[in-house]
Amino acid sequence: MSDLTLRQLRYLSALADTRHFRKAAEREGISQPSLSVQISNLEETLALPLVERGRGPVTLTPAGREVLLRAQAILDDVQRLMDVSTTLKSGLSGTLRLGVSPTLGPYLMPWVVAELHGAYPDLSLYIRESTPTDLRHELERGGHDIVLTQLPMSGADLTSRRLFREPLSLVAASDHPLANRTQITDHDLAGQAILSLGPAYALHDQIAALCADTGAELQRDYEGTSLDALRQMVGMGMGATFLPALYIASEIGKTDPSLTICPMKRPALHRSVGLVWRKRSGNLSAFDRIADAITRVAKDRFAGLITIETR
Amino acid sequence: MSDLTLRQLRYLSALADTRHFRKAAEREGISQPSLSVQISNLEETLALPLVERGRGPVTLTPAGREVLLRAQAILDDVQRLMDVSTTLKSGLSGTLRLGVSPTLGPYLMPWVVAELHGAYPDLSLYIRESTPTDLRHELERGGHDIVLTQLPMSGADLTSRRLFREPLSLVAASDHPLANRTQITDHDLAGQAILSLGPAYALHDQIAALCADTGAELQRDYEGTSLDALRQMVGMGMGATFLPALYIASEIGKTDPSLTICPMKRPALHRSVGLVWRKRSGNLSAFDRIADAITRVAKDRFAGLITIETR
DNA sequence: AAATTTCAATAGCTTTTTTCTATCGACTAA
DNA sequence: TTAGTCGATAGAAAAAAGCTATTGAAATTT
Repeated sequence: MSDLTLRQLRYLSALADTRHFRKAAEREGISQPSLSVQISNLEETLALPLVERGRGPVTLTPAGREVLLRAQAILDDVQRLMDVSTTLKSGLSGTLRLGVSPTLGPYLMPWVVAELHGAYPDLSLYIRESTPTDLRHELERGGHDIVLTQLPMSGADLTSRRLFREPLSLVAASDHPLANRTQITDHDLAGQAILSLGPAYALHDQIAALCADTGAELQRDYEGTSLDALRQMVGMGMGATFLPALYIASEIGKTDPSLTICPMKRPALHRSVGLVWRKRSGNLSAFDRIADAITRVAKDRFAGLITIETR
Repeated sequence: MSDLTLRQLRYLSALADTRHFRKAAEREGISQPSLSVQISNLEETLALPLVERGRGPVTLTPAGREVLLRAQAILDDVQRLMDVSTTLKSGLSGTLRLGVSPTLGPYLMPWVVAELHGAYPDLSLYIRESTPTDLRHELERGGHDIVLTQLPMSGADLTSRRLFREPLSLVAASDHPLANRTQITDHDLAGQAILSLGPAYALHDQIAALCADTGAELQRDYEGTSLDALRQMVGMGMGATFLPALYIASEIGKTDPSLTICPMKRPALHRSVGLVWRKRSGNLSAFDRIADAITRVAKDRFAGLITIETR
């Protein structure tokens, strides 16, 4: 005894509509015997008589009606599945699992979510924050579709697109020795205590490199777990740090009296922010459009703060 | 490009569960290439990439997840359809379309519905009243599954089962000449005006036959459209009539002063009540159980009034 | 009553679909 | 480099679905 097939359900539905084997077969574009066979296969599979044969219009048994009802619901769902695939082709519907670094998410995502929601109402976002290291693991494992983070993000089979460059500014407590200088040189940094996020963050590597470069002392014993924690530590005089422009704009602003943003002489320090996804994941155009949306937001909201990458 | 099949959806589901082509194939009891082919057929049908191939566990694309979600819903529905077929085999679930004569329905069905509902909670009833003539047409057309009416109901391909015999009593207005007789003979009926339902009712034929037999005059110009109408006409002195016991018990009782139930000398007049269905309709055991339920009700509620048919 | 028509089932054969085995090519791990 | 894993591909075999032709049963017409 064979399995139940959609074909059988389709034929049953046609038969119920036409109440006539030959007409149903015609409507389905097959011969009458083929339809007869499929209907009796279905009856055999369910071990139930579904139609009363005989002269006059075919009649469904009570069981047949019940089966028909469910069959039509199933066929409708299948039709909807096929319909929705058209929408899915655009790649901007369904659920997109987006991972984002905590150094970006809170300051950028609110705008991005609004933008994407407006532009692609069928797209629902599932957003999770993790450290860049975890983001990379999750991305490779398939737990995220796409990741927004500081670049570079290394990894086999990963592709990235740079979106913008964001200045990093030296921030110190207002009573910090560096806070009063009109311009800070590399030499000024030598020996200074510099705070940083943990090594799971790309920002850490960048700051560490700079410290090695200038002779500043990276405080390995107090690694922040968030930019906010870092700001608190700086405020308490534990050292200076480098904070990204979006964070400063969002959480410190120009008027925080306890913290000072120190002007640097060296060519401005930047970090690159971009989207990363698996090479194989396919929906390139979709991801490009996500990237465009984020770029749009960045341009509209933070035009003066950051440098948009051109493609 | 082929159609979408349940098989493809099943395989997709297995693949999503195992995240591995070979294991999914094993779980489905087929070879790995067969599964590969079916998955790519599905992708081709939907014109969508659904899975990311590559080393490490297979990952669904966002579109793939959306498709999977719907696929699983569909597969669940199919499974439920197969499950329900087990219940449907008993014949006492789903919807049973029951036609009933207006001379029986209001006085019997309330109890029957309660009984059936209690005994077969999965069975829902769709009950419609029509004249026996219409009932027969609808039954033959397939509009009803089963009909409860006065017998006989003729018709090719119809089978019936007698349930009980119900006495018919002569009813007249209390000021009617016949009302005071201690016992009515056939001779007393000669020339009396007798009212009846329309010829669409089996009761009509029976009363008409009795009139021809005894010389009573059937009033063809005032045919009632319901037993209640008939009772009103009798109450207004337009003539006498024969009413079935269940109706009398339900609507007249022993204490209605304006109407008199006249004792007849001739062997008690009865009508037969039973169930009728199409020979081909199959679910014999189901209909037998319906019949049993009605008999049970009749026995419990109207034991003294009627005569239960033994099988 | 016999002949004709209608309708679905059946039989036998053909086409299409599904599956299998075997193998390939890409990649990983030793 | 070698062996092993994984999914895709090729070609043949098996299964399913379809077709034509015919049968059998019932209904209608002659």
